[in-house]
Amino acid sequence: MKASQYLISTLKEVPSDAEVASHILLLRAGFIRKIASGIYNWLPMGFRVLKKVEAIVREEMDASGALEVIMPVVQPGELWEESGRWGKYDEGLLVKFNDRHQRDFCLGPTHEEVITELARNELRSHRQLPVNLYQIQTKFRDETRPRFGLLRAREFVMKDAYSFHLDESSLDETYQVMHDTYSRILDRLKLEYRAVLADSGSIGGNASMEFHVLADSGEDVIAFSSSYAANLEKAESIIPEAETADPLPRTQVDTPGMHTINEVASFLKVDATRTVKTLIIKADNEDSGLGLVALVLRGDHQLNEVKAAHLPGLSTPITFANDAEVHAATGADPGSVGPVDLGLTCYVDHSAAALSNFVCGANQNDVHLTGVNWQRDVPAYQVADLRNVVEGDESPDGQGKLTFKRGIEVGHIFQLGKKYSDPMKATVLDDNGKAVTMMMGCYGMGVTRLVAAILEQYHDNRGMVWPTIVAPFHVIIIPINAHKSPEVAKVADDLYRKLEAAGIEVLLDDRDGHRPGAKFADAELIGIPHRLVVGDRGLSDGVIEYANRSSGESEHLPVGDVVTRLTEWVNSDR
RNA sequence: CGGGGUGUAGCUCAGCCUGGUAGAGCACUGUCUUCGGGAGGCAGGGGUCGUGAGUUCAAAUCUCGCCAUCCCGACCA
Repeated sequence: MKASQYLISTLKEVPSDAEVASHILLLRAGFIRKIASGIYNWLPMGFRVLKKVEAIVREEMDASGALEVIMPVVQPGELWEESGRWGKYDEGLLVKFNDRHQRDFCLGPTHEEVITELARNELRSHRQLPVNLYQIQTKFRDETRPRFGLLRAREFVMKDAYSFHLDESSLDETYQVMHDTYSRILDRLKLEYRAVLADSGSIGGNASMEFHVLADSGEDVIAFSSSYAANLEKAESIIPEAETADPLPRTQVDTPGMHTINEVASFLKVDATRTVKTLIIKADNEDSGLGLVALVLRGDHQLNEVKAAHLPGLSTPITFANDAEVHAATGADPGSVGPVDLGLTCYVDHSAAALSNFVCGANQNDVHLTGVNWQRDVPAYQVADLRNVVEGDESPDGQGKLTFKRGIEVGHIFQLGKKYSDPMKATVLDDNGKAVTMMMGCYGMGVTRLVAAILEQYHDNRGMVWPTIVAPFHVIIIPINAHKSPEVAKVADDLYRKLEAAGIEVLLDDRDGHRPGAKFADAELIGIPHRLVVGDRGLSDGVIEYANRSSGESEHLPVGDVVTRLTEWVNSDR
């Protein structure tokens, strides 16, 4: 490709609405342009990369035995009524509209309903199973907060696969195949990543793992030890040994103006780990004790809302009671609430439940209790895992301690079971001629998100540094003063033709009106792995200057060796 | 959806506090010089100052509403 005939839309300045590296670089290098919040155009240079990422995903999915289909972006509301998600799926995310006949439709945020409809019509016999169908499609989710460019867009490209099975063991098998396939895709993209245990969220189901590309800009925190890795929202806390200190008498103390754990702890000169905090949460119905429940955590711990949402009787998403409701239920304002004589259903985190002689609010403003003990002072309560693990916690599998890293979720695999096949009556006949509801698995991978995730790991202060396998071009040729030197023009053009003939993707920067400095800067910004500079200087010695974008190293190559060497380098790397 | 910030030329921003003929750099067009790390001169084109009200003789500037957009929190590939 000749640059003079291509669209290179680089920006010298950083667009004001971008903060993370991938977003800034995608805009500056002219890969994408925003058309509305979370909605982007892809320019030619960016589209080349997107297509390459897509191709790798497709190759590995095909190799796994999955079959590619394409489903519509627009989906009938009826199907969502059938699965029960029309009114239940996060209202904000689902964009609904009517056609001219006033029938309900939505823009597909995901395709479980459509695929299940497809499967129940096409799959009739157990002999057709298992089958794994996938597509690479544009999704639309009206995210509450699109951000970071491609990392959280509203319109994005996703690879989603759905598998159908007669029984659980078959589902397990495909689930494992998808796990391996995802690992292969991320390996080929040269990404540093982790597969972690995950909560299955609103899509539902049993087993579930996320694939995270490690990056400081990641929105998720993952907790891991040598042999365990989980999303923070899923990571289990270990159950500590109960303390066995002799119970002290329960004592009421005045704590004027002390509301936060830190204030109370330093006022009473105790460690925050000796205190307990009590959060008042709305229940999912009004008849359980004023419609509220209490969650009790050790003072230094944080509530894990995902874990809490799994408790029976709580509103989801978790909603905190407001100050007036707290006061009405406990007789005190938040900050002075505690589990003693509370009169609400009380869930206590393991770590808080292990304490003895602890400090808590007295349900009376500006008063706390010390020497509080479970059983004696709080006879009725239930113990559960409610908190976020913290760095240094024992790993739940007993192997070492947990450390944290941030990750970008690029893939998520689920075992759905019969969550959709059951309400939508997707059955096949088994070998006894009996109708059996199919088991389903579902496997998502964010393709556009992957493009950004790669950039988060592959950039430097000059711009993008693409791994060869997804680079928009493999080689860029920059002729110096070609307008003056017929020799330079001829050699550059000759190399260009020969490299193309060798199957290398070459960009020849033959743009008039751009001086060498500008071309160098563009080449580095766009992140083309190999750069050849053709100038009189080198030609007089019979060499071409070569520079590697990733290592920054350069060397002189004899003109005659260039095609062989480049072909070798590029092919060994893709 | 809660909290905060920002809307002036294609991009980055100044002007607003203290109301009085809309600016700079980059980009773009023409032209000359230049050509190994984002060149320089000359001549140009381009903005109903997000939007709607209000105050005023007069509003980019002051007031209120709305919209858009970005950032921090709850959701997801």
